[in-house]
Amino acid sequence: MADKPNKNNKVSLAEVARAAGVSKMTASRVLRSEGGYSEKTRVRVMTQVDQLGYLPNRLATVFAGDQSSTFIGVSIPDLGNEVFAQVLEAIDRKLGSFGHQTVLGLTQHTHEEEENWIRTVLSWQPAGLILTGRYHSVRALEMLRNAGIPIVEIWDLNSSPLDMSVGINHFDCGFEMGRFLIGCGYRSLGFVGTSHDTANAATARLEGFTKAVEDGGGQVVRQLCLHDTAGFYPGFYGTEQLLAAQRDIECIFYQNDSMAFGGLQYCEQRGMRVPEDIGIAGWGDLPVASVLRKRLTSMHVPHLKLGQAAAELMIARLSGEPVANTRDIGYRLIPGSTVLQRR
Amino acid sequence: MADKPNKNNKVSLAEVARAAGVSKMTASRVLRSEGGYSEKTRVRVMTQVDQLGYLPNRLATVFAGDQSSTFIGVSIPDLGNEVFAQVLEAIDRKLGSFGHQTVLGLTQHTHEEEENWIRTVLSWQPAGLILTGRYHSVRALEMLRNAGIPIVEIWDLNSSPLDMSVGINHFDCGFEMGRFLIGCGYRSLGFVGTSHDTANAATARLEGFTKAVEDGGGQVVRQLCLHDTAGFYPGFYGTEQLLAAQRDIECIFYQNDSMAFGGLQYCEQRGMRVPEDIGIAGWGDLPVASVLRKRLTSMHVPHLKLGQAAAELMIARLSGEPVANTRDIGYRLIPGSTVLQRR
DNA sequence: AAGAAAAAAGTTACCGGTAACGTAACCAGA
DNA sequence: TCTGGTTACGTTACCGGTAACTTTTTTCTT
Repeated sequence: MADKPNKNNKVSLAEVARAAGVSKMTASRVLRSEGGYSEKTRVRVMTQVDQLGYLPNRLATVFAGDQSSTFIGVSIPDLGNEVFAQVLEAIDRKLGSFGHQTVLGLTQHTHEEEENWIRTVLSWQPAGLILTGRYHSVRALEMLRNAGIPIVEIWDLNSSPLDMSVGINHFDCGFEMGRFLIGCGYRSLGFVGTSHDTANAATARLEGFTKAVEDGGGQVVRQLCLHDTAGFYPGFYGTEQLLAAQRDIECIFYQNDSMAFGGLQYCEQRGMRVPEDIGIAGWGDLPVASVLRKRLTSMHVPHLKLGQAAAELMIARLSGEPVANTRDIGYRLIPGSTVLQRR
Repeated sequence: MADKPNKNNKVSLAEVARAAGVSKMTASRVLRSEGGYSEKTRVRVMTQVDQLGYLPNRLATVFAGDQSSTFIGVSIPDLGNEVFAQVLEAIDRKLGSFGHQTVLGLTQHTHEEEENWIRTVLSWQPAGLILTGRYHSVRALEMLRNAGIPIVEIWDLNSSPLDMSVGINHFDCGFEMGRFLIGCGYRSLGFVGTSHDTANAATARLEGFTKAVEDGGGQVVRQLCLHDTAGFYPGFYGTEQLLAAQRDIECIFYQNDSMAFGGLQYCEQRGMRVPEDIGIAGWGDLPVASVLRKRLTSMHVPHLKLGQAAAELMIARLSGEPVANTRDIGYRLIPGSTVLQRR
């Protein structure tokens, strides 16, 4: 009934100080190990801290001083796509080990969601932001520029970033895959993905891929962009749709390995042999590929390294170290055995 | 050079007010649409808000009033396990739609990490917490009880929760699978998982499973708990290890479908027919199962519903609605065709 | 046109910490 | 004994909003 120290019924520094018979300031100094107090005082204060179960209110600290918070806002399109889940995990682990907290934002691949999330998260005075993608709405850009905090754009390498950028060039990456498949002798190719946005890494990959194929005298005869997440089942039914519309496709390039595996399953269940009857190429070198009998033709991208690098860049910038503002984490083609070397 | 309004170079409400020629309080009222101002004033204030790019400082708002923040701390073991990624996604979507922000904590399945994270996140005065699992360290429990905020424990249904609980009874769930496999005629069973913690839902599943098997006159002849994430490849090499140690296993129960798929691949690549030579049962009804030729024997658990329910319970509690403190989201056996009905 | 009620403001104090500065107590050295 | 320096504290003001209260202005009534 009584015993409610303050409105939130939370113990404040003032109460600890009173109980210990010192001033707020002395208690504050003890808690921050700032020095300027006797051992006897330190013990008295810490005893009360334990006894009362005092937990500092970081809101007040940040609010009071001009120090920034330890929040880092991290926006991710969705977690149904295994790639982004991995990246988020790597980011949070690294940030956490440096005493930072991740404030998550799932943007569902829309700039509108991203803008709303940015507005909200900025009002919490984060120390920095990590955003997926290089394209943002006009109002988002304005807020980001005014925020005056470090910003790392990940995934899609941006040579002239808002602040910092970590990722790869998706156009080049798609181009390399296209050239490889042309080199294998394929001329009539298909694509199955889920991006319905022109300003997007997956789209850049498709564009690079298409360029390479056309440069090599081939053609991307059909491309399918589903309104779904880039997972196993969309790969499966996407392949069905693609082949129903266009029977003469020799090889399909997928947005990622999960979709490619779905496609592989579809083909094999319909009695098509891979790679003899149709070639399959994925992207991302995802975990599912590690247990397949055939090595899936894919593109290895170091996702964990990407997340770590983004977090490291953020932390370095926050601690005032000079940092490069872009970092290309690279990729590597995995020739695999789900395509045929026809020549 | 000049033009830096305050230390953070952020526009404050006071500056907006000054620019609009009104008091801070009037500007505050306009921004909260509280009423008590004229249309002319409203326009003047909002014009300055737009012009100066004012973003409110929510830290100050929360700090000032006794209203709580809109942060919800969400702890998740890891994102390598697809199940948890799905749950997190569902939670964040739902919370976001009600204007709340997710502060993420990846505990790596350890109580120590969880405790540290709880301490930190509580210092940010969250409105509530959503924690995975029903077991917490002693000091964590103390902090949680003192926090005075809503807490939802998810995943492992806790009949006497700290506050609220959403999930399923994993022991019963494991038991049902055990009984089913006994009913199929299997007597010599194996288990492959990754949990190295006795206080854990996966362990409870294994215990329920073992109980049912033994009740039915069978035996779990070998169980393997890897120090790894519950993904595809651990399922693959875990199966290899299990079968190397114990050749006479008739059927393997896996911690989840990802691992089961890895095991399925191993068996088929070694020339074993599933289910003729060996039975395979997974858990969770994960996406990978949707593209396989054979329906994987598994247990469907509505993960998205779990996350949504947790978020809904939290929001209902925060808005003062009376809510049930436990919610069983249920599960459903999928007989599948990767086990043999021997009788 | 005077007075009362309603509307539209402004003032003050406060949330929980911390920076900056002030002061008392103690000790050393000349 | 006095000065000067150090150590160990205490005081005050402030961060950016908002609740609660007060004052001014407008509107309406008779």
